[in-house]
Formats: sequence, C-alpha cells, structure tokens
Amino acid sequence: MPELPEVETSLRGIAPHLRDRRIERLVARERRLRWPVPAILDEAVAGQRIQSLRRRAKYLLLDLAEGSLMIHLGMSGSLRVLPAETPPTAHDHVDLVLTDGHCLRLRDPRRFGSLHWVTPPLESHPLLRDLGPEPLSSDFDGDYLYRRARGRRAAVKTFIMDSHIVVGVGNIYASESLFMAGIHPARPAGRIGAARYAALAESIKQVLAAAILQGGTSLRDFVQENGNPGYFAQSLRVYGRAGEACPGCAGPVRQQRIGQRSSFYCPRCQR
DNA sequence: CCGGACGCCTGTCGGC
DNA sequence: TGCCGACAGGCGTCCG
Repeated sequence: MPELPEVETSLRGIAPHLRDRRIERLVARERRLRWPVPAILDEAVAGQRIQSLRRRAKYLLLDLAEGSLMIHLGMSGSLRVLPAETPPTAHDHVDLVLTDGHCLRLRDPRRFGSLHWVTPPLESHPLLRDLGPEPLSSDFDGDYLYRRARGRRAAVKTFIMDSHIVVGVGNIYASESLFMAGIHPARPAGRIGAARYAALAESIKQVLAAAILQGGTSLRDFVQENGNPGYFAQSLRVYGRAGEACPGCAGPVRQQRIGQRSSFYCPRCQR
C-alpha cells in the first residue's frame, strides 16, 4: 500500500495530533508483525513526550527524549488518530495511547509492517544504514542515477525501486515515473544515457510531489489519518490501466511482469 | 558485487 | 453459490 507519498501523507496527518503530546502507554494486541514488536518498546515509550515527527524513506520516526519509535507500514498498514476508547476492529494491532485521551492506532491486515526502537545515531541502524538518498532532496538527480547505473544489467524499473539506490519509489510510482520520462521499464539500467536519467530523476520528483499534494493513492485500503482516501488514483496514467488508451498516443497500455512485480507502460511512448 | 527468486500474511477478485 | 488460484502498494534474505 504505502509508498513514499502515502507515508508522507500519514506523517502530515498524524503529526499535529502527536507533536508535544505525552505517551501514556503502548498497547500491542498482536506482536507478530514483520518482526516481533520488541518488548523493550513498551517501557521505552511509556511516559515520554513526542518531541518531533519525521520520515526517512518509508519509515516514520516519532522522536522521544532518548530515542525514536520507528514505524514501517509494509504493504497494508495504516494509521489513525482516534479517541482512546474506540473499540479496536480486526487487524488493529497496536495503540499508542496518549495522555490527552486519544490514541494512534496501527491497522495492518497483512502484518508486513513493523515497529522498532532506535537510539542515536539513527544512521547506524541496520535498516537505515544502507539506504539511498531521498528522491525529493537535492542529493538525488540525473547525474547520481547515471553514475549508479554504470554496469547494471537489471531492468531500470527494478533499479529505481531498489532502496539502496533511491528510497520511496514503489511499484505504482516507478511505472508512472518511467511513463512520464518515456523510458521502457525493462530497459537495462546501464544502457540509458545521462540525458534520459536527468528526465527520469525529474519525473520521479514530479510524480511523488504531485501524489503528496493529492494525499497519496488509494487503490484498496489506503486511508489518510482522518479516514479519507487519497486522490492521486485519478491521476495515474498507466498503473492499473492495462488495455486502456495511453494518454500520449491512445494505443493500448501493456502489462508485463518485471522483477516479479506488475508493470504498466506504453510500448510506443516508452523506449 | 549483482540479480533473481522466495517468503512473510490476509483479503479480494475473476473464472469455472 | 462456492471453491480455487492469482494477485495485491514492501523488503530482507538466500543462493548462484
């Protein structure tokens, strides 16, 4: 479910309700997520004030005095801020109960998400250490992509979805960015020139920024913190549109499996 | 080092 | 109507 725009949307939704609030306790009804919810977490967060909230890649970070509660939403995770007494429904695995009577509730049907306790320096955490740059930062541009692609034979779509190369580009926005840049998703990454990588980096930035402005993409179960859907689904040009008319040439959009993931593209507009 | 396959888990959808 | 397989927005790990 969540790619970078959905995680950013979640962050922006929950932050005003959590910043400067105090955590009363953590309630884990189900600890078997992608990794077990660490027992140390309960003690680490109880009674602590949330000083700030951040995002790194697809991880949300709630900064406390001694460390950070780190949340990953996996494929199907979502966060809501609710009155603490709201009865949990199926797959509502964890509550972060605040002293103000509300709670942050994690729902995650597939349980691919995870919770972690991380202490400074964050950059040394195994899950964060080897991540590539943020796509919306100035560290990320066409020159960077071009350099990293030297000698790579993997498909460019697989390449830009590799979090060691650049973070936050998931299956939807990879297809969309490659369409915008006119690049065939199966083209070997090492056989694309600098000028085309400049276009691709720009496309990734534009697609992600536009999706954030529209509150992300709701295809199945993604909802914002307030329960509203994201509206970027209506802006998707090729993702999920196999057989429909390409917005560029009106030819049929094709679906193809690349790196075990469904990929959508226009064979005429993307080379 | 690189690239590809696999598995984690539940829900949904299309075809028969 | 019911069953069954395929597939779904991620990503760490293993193997060649």
